[in-house]
Amino acid sequence: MNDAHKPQKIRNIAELARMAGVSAGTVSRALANKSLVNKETRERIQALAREHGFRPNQMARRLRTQQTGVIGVVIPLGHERRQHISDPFFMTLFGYLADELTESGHDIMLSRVIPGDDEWLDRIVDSGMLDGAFVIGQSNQSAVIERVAREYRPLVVWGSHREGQVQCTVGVDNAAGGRLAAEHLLKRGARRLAFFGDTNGPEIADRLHGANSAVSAVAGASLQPFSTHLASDEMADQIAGHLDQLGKAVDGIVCASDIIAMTTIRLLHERGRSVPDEVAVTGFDDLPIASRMVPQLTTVRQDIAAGAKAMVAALQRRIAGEDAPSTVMQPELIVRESA
Amino acid sequence: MNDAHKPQKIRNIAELARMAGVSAGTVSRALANKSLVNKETRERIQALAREHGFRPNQMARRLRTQQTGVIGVVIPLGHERRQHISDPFFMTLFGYLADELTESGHDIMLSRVIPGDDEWLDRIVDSGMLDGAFVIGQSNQSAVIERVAREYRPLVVWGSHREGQVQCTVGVDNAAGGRLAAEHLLKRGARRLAFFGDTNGPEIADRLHGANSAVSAVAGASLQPFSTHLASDEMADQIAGHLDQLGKAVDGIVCASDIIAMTTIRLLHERGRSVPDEVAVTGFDDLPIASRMVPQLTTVRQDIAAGAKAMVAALQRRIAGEDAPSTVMQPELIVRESA
DNA sequence: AAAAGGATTGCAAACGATTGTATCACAGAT
DNA sequence: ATCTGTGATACAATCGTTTGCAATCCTTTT
Repeated sequence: MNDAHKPQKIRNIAELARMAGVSAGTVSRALANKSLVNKETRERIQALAREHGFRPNQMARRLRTQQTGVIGVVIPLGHERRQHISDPFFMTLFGYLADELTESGHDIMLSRVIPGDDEWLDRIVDSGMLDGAFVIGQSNQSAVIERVAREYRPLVVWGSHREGQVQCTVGVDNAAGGRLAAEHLLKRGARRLAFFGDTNGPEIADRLHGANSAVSAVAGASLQPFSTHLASDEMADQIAGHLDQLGKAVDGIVCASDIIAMTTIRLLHERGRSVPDEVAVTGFDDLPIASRMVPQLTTVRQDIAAGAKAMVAALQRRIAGEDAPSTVMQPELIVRESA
Repeated sequence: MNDAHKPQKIRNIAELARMAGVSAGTVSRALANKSLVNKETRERIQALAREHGFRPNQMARRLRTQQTGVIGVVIPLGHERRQHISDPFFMTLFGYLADELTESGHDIMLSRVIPGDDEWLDRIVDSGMLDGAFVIGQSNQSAVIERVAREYRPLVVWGSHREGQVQCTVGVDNAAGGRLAAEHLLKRGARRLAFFGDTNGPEIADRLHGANSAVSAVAGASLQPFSTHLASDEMADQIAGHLDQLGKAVDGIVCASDIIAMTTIRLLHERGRSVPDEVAVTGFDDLPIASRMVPQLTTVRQDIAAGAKAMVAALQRRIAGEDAPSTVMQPELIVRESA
């Protein structure tokens, strides 16, 4: 590293200004490519900046302009403590959100969430770091979200829409989705159904509710719910427990997510029970993996990409001060091999 | 909303100070819970702040203190344009990183990456918004990363370590991993091997290289590489093309990722070829799904959780100004059902 | 009673940009 | 020769904190 040309580091606009023999304001305008400053000086300054690898400090810029270009993404942990954030569904939705936001020139911040605290969302929203925020999944925190949404406009939530709620949600009609899955199993002839999922949050509760409504319309059909966590470590053990408890007393399983369905199918396989012949299994989400596994998963599709698009569109309108209503998307049953 | 008690919004520390009858400095110290200010006033101010839902502006605080508490995470898109960011491996690693960083009180920013531009990393690193940054995957951008790493210390990269490189990488020994996979297939009796993966980046190139070295040690064995993109849409078609081209002329496939392996297995299944009896298939990564699919995937394990831990540890040392060397983890062959 | 010392608090200077307004030079018009 | 208009730049206020230093008050010691 004996580079004689090595340009010294420039720390701020003022230094660059001194170097260029102009004032700081001029440099600022030059770097912003404002036509106010003479084309020649403008280019001279830009060249100088490039040469020294100088880029204006974003923190200062954002403080001054009062806008950050950053969108927060929050995943409430709620009851589930660990591992939640690596959940494939969240990560997939997050990925699409990231793609969309990146497209529109925003940065994304995944914020620290301290569980067991009622102010987690306030803290994020009032941090002064964000132009707006997404909440992915309501978990059991609907009340907190609702309270914050009353005051803070640029907030969009992935989850269930309930009558009269203030928060702007984007999500699928979970009850309809649950109904679709159960109806399909019933149509195949299944009568002794089980539901695997954690019904503490409104979304999965709605799915169970929908499934129940389908089952109760058919004489002689029953549906037994089993609480099943999302966290991957415990999930397999829990499901194994459920299956052993059920034995042969089940011929159809409505799973609250593709991940649960995937694990369930594998465990059934290990127990020598064939899918879908002896037990039919449905998933929920239609993650990319659903179509890649063997047997391919019959599942209720949420169009995650479209959901992400809708969330970003709604947020942008809300940032601009307009109003944006909730979006309820219709789920679609994708029939493949597992049911 | 006819709340007479409705506390008016406080915009900044000065307003709160006026309200409390003290100076701004005192409020600042009180909110930071500094013992310098009298316990009573401190609590009075804190109560006042809580009541009005006031929280100091982070942008200003960060500008003043010159530290952000934010770590950037960058995924270079390199050649692949779309969808890359939702890739399950990146998302899984990202999830673990997020867990780790959250644990240590940092926020995470996923930054905008404009492909086809040599300054993407400079822009992120010089933005003045970050205390440090991760790059996930080198793609074909090793040169850019290397250049930046020379100047910018708090940078840690997930990827391959090469002799004499400046950048601090954390990653698995990819050549060893490729060798493990190929050796296992050979030991099972396979002789006509194929490799599915995109070798433009150093990581997958190393995997192919390792596999090659194993194959060339066995007389009568051959390995044919096929370029296979990671982007999920095209991948299936590409692989289908490869399989049709190969026909029966293959009895073992080394896949560069679990996702590729998963898709390959499904497509083999569709073509009526049994796995592992007719064709044995290995994956790479050992994502959570690898153990949940049918057949369970034989794969080369990268300990992603440990990798994330190592990355965070290295970054923290570098932020503190110390030096931190690269970490090369040993891959482990996980033998399950697919090979 | 004066001085010393500790505990609190206020003052004001940063941090590094953006931007409205003032200034200046120079051209052309009167 | 003076005035006006325009293009280019300088000046200075501002965003909302944090923090070193000075100032104040109250006790306690000599």
